[in-house]
Amino acid sequence: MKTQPPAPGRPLDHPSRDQIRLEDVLHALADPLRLKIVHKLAVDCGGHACSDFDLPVSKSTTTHHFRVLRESGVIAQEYQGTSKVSELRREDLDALFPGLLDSVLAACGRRFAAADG
Amino acid sequence: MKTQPPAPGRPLDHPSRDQIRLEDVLHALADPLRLKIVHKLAVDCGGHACSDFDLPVSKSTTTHHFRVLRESGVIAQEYQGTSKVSELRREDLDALFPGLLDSVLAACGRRFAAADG
DNA sequence: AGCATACTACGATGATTGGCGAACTACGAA
DNA sequence: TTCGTAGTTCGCCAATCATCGTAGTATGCT
Repeated sequence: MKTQPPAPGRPLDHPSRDQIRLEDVLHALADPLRLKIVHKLAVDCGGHACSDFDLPVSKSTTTHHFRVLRESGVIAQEYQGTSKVSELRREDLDALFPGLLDSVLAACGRRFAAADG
Repeated sequence: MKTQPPAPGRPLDHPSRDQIRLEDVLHALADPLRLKIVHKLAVDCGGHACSDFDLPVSKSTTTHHFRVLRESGVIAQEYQGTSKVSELRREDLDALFPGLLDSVLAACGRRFAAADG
């Protein structure tokens, strides 16, 4: 029994632009691991599967962090085959909080400078 | 016997500029109450005693939030008589994370627009 | 169909957080 | 010295968080 939904794979709920709250975004960014994910999504732009990231935690923890990022509105995710591709919601974030993402990325760019790819 | 130190009252430890970490700052800002405090310190600049803020929590909780802000490097505090005066560490934050504070303040400025003084 | 890959869901757990009240300290005024 | 104001410290509690492992689902390949 198939329901053939519009997007490939199961649907994922994202907050709409006006549902994104500053505190949630700040909270999502206030974690080294998530900061690392966001940084990679920013510098190495385009979509990335969760498994593209070399995170020092288990798969279930990885899922958790990606969900926090998605539910706060920082990233958008979409299923593509067996993987789930994530990308930064740059436009939305820049529209809502101009300069925020840039300043955070600049700051963590200095920290992650040569640490990862 | 006075030693007339630069700062009156008991000493309070603050992180030095290079000890301030992005995650800590983001975490400190990721709370509505603390955001409100920071916003007031920004728009109504100069120092403010903790009791200057009309916070819907108890004194001990207030102490807690101010400590989080101070220990993360977002504010500086100094005793003046019986009260403790807080102010934003604008210079340090702007130097470390250019644009971060401005973007956060701009965003919460919209939210607190007419809500408080 | 069978199997591998990629991610999810579900507890469980230990740490942190945000909140409180009560008792305490520091300072300034009476 | 006594009192009031301002803030601190200390449990304590409920909620959230980051983490895990195990079991499960969806997809794609053979």
